[in-house]
Amino acid sequence: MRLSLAFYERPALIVARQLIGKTLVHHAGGGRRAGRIVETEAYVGEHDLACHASKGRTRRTEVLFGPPGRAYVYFIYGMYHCFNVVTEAEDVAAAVLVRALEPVAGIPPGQSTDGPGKLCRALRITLAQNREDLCGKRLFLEDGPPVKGSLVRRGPRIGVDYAGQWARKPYRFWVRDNPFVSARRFSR
DNA sequence: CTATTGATGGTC
DNA sequence: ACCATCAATAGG
Repeated sequence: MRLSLAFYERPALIVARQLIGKTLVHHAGGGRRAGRIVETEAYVGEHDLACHASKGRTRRTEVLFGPPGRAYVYFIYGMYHCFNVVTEAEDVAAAVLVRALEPVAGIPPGQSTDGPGKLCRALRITLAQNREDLCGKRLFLEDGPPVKGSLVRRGPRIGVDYAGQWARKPYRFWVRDNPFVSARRFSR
């Protein structure tokens, strides 16, 4: 069952935790590509120095300030894309980065999904999907069996050392011992 | 196993 | 100039 607007219209930390175990689905090029979410990170608002919205309202971050349930896709390091879900009410610029998937459908064997750049490549998510409505038919999330709390671990976000004390907050969630989680050395 | 570096382009 | 990444490489 597809997740509805009400799911996204909550604090990013709640959505990040609840997204663990859900399935991300993208219909592209005539194929259905899907993966089970096993790692996420919350970016909680303008005051969060690791959140892109802390730079203010720009063309790139505008979507974060918009309504929840939209995709925020950005291009990074000249060659990768990262996929986020916009959360919270309009004008609250929070989002959840999806960092790793367990392949479910339409992903060739051997293609990795253990990292935000890699999962976008595998699901064919690019800037063309930026701002896409996740309650639509092309790109959306589906419910799945709940993942027990004892199986979900929490720790600091990856790659945000520039954000001072915000870099150390435990805003990253992952499934314990799951082989598809990124940054294995930080994921036990 | 850890540490370092280069690829490559949108954004401000 | 900076960057919410990744793969390749060198070294212990």
